[in-house]
Amino acid sequence: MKRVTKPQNLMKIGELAERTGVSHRTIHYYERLGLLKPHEREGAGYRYFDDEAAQRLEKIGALKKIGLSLDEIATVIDLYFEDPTGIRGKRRVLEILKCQLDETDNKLTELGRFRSDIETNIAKIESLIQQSKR
Amino acid sequence: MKRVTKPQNLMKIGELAERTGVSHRTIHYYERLGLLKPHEREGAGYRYFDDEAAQRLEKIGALKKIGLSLDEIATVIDLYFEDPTGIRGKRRVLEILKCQLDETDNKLTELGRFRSDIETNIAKIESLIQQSKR
DNA sequence: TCAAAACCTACACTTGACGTGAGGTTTTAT
DNA sequence: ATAAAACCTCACGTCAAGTGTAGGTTTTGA
Repeated sequence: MKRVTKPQNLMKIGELAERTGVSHRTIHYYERLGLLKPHEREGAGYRYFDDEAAQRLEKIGALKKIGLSLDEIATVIDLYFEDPTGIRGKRRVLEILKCQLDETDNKLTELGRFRSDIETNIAKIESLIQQSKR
Repeated sequence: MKRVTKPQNLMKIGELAERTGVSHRTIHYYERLGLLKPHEREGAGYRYFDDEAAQRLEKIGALKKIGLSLDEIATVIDLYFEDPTGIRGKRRVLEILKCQLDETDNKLTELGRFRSDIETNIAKIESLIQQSKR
């Protein structure tokens, strides 16, 4: 029988680490930076995480890969998981987002340029290799 | 009268730094990593750079912005400035380039996703601000 | 001509993003 | 009931990418 309303699939740090491939060290670190907020348990002081924590870690990884610093991630990560109705300082957040949109567009342009440079270079080198073969 | 064949517009580190906005400390650092090769002068041991050095610094900046490490940049920067005929280890370089092409495509996808997430969030927050205004 | 500005080397410090290890408590499996 | 496994905090270590500082030489411009 599954509880539909709130799964509350709580896990300890070890399981979260294994499931996400993020080391428990790193999870501790992210918590200190405010990227992750486990529900702490009274008893032993162990951290308990829900599924959202795993999703957060995934998202953090994706954002890191595209070049955001952990600090920058901290400013937007909640948008993915919190009801935006509750966000305080909406104007400020809006500004940040607009900056990020611009930056992202720049990165996209630059990355596209880089991509075609790589293709050009691959073609060049491949033809050189061909030539040297005969 | 302009010399067409070889401008050889040599400058010292200070000018290069000023022209590119990269500090002289950083230029020294990049040189140690092999990203830049000034023609050293016999006399006082001062470094002298040509215009290519400035272009290299631009390119390095662009590549950094899209998430390459200085080490990675070192493996490709010469492709932009050297005649590829002279590149040694063509096969190896080719492999690296192909990996980078894949990675770049992944980044492009991820970055596109991020971009549309930002747009969605901007729209959400904007409508919230509108609502709270009336 | 001589002091300030620019350059040199070399080493230490900083910051971001983790990792390691010690020393101790709590769970869990036998 | 007890040892191994998992957890905790705390403090130091590491690597990348620089920045800062010291102590000395060379250029340059008033």
